[in-house]
Amino acid sequence: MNLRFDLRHVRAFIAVAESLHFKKAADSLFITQPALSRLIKGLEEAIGVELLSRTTRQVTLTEAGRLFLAECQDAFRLFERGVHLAQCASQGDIGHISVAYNDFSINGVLPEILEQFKEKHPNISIELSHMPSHEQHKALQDCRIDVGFLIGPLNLPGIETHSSAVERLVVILPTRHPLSHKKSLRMEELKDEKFILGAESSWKEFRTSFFRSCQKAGFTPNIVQEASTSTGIFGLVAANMGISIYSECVKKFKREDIHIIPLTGDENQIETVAAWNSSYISPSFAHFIKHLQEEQLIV
Amino acid sequence: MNLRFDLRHVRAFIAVAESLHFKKAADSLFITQPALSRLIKGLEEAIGVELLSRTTRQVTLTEAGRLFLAECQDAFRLFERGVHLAQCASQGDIGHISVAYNDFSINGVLPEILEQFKEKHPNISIELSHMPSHEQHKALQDCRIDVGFLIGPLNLPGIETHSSAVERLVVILPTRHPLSHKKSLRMEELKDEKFILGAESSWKEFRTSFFRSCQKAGFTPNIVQEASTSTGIFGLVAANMGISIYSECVKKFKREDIHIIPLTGDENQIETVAAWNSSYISPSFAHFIKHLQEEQLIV
DNA sequence: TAAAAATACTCCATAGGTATTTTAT
DNA sequence: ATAAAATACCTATGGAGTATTTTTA
Repeated sequence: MNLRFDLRHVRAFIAVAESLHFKKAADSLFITQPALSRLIKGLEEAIGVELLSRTTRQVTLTEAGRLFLAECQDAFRLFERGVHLAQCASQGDIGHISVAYNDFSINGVLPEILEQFKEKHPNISIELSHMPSHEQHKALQDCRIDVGFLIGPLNLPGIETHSSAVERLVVILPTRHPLSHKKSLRMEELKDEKFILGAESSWKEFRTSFFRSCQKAGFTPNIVQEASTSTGIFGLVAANMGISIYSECVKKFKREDIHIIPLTGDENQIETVAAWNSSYISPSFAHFIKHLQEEQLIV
Repeated sequence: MNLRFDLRHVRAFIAVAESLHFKKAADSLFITQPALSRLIKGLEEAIGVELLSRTTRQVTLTEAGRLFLAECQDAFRLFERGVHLAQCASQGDIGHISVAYNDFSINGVLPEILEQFKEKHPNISIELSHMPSHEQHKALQDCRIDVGFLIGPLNLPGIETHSSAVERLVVILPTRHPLSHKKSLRMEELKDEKFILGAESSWKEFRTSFFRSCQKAGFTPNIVQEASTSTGIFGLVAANMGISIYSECVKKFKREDIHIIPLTGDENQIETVAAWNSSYISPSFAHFIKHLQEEQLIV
């Protein structure tokens, strides 16, 4: 159906319906009475129905007018709500952000960050997706995600990064392993060990970082097994297939069958950064950045 | 809140939101692309929010735009519904009629009339009010009711009447009354009886009619009791206080303690008429009249 | 460089104002 | 007679068209 009238007409009709007096309604609309008469006439012609029955002495709503009025009032309310929602959304108070995480961040700082943010901005929905660091690089550049929590440091054009956490690397050993009683370990002590490592497809960045550390310690690691997931790695270690290196965030997991021992040395740390594409920052995401800054969750 | 935009703007916005292309949307609205650009700009300025983010290569809805769009579409649907309802109402298909009845009509023809009409026009609500005939006269003249079912004949200026039913008068006697075994009675046979009659305030028309019948039969009735309601009359008869005269519609009530015997004679009949003020006939009431005529419920 | 949106400028349609008429009580 | 809505007529605003510029992928 094509509505052949305008809000101007509807406003006029509502005004007359409320006062049942053309002059008073005209005054309330800040127009003259003849202009109002024409508006009502125009509306009635547009919908082909008499809405107000009027003599020079009294104006009354027809049954059609009564029914139409109710719908008009509801429609106006919807428009007002629409304006309000749009204004909220433009302030970022209503909206949506897309967050990508890697295994370290989801076991580290991220859960608390998200929980606090959700509390502060309940009307911003958060879409979470697991993504290894190197996939996040592409997603950030394509603006498929608002922010990524991934392994740093990172230097990509157009991508802004802030350090979120620096965690020590730890050695994961089976309980029966000869080194498992140590308080701490140096990388050099591991040169003859068999290593279990995350697979290239999902752990590219971590492997690069790990190989660099080994190189500094003067050896090339002997990789005997690969696993695609963190729990896979832990399982293989527990099965005595070898040892592994992980971030200290793993300490949250209590397992009887593995020991976790920190690696000493300034270089044996892994940084988690928050990264986003600076070319487009949605209002809702701006709130997220503000949250990170205010709560000093990034440096 | 004062909406500083018009349906023109909303129509334009919905069109662009649907095609995400200004030129195509402009074509669909039968306006030019610059005009459309200005409409969207005007709308955005009116609500102070960017609804569409546009480069020369692509147009997308902002979060604010998405939210606003949904409300606008709903609002449009309400307007369309409003127009539809108003048009139905103007045809009388939606509406309201006010019907007055007296005791005879509500126990006679009226229930079936109303039931059939309700089925044919489910969206016309019927307001029923009990009103003695002489009150209906005033209500009809003041247009407080659309139609009255009352005692005829009737001759009031501006009031149109049609005969709805002609019913024989009956005598109501207590079971033990000496005349209660008769198959029929003539008015003359009742000249020495004690009569129970409806009170003047509610039974004015019927009393007038009754006194005229008695006069024709050559006697003045001996009124020993008055009752204001039909059930009151029946009760007093059953209590052996006297006899009464009623319309034959009373035959519907089966009571052990009273006998109902028809009165012979052409003049001992009572007419029920449907009457309405011809100066204003609402669309819904026009349907009611049409129903009465089509179903031959009035002559 | 090409496609698409924004801007500049012009014109006319029409919304609204003023003056007056009509109508109903 | 009077209050109130409708009508007649006029003016000016602003909405829409044409031509052009700007923008970005």
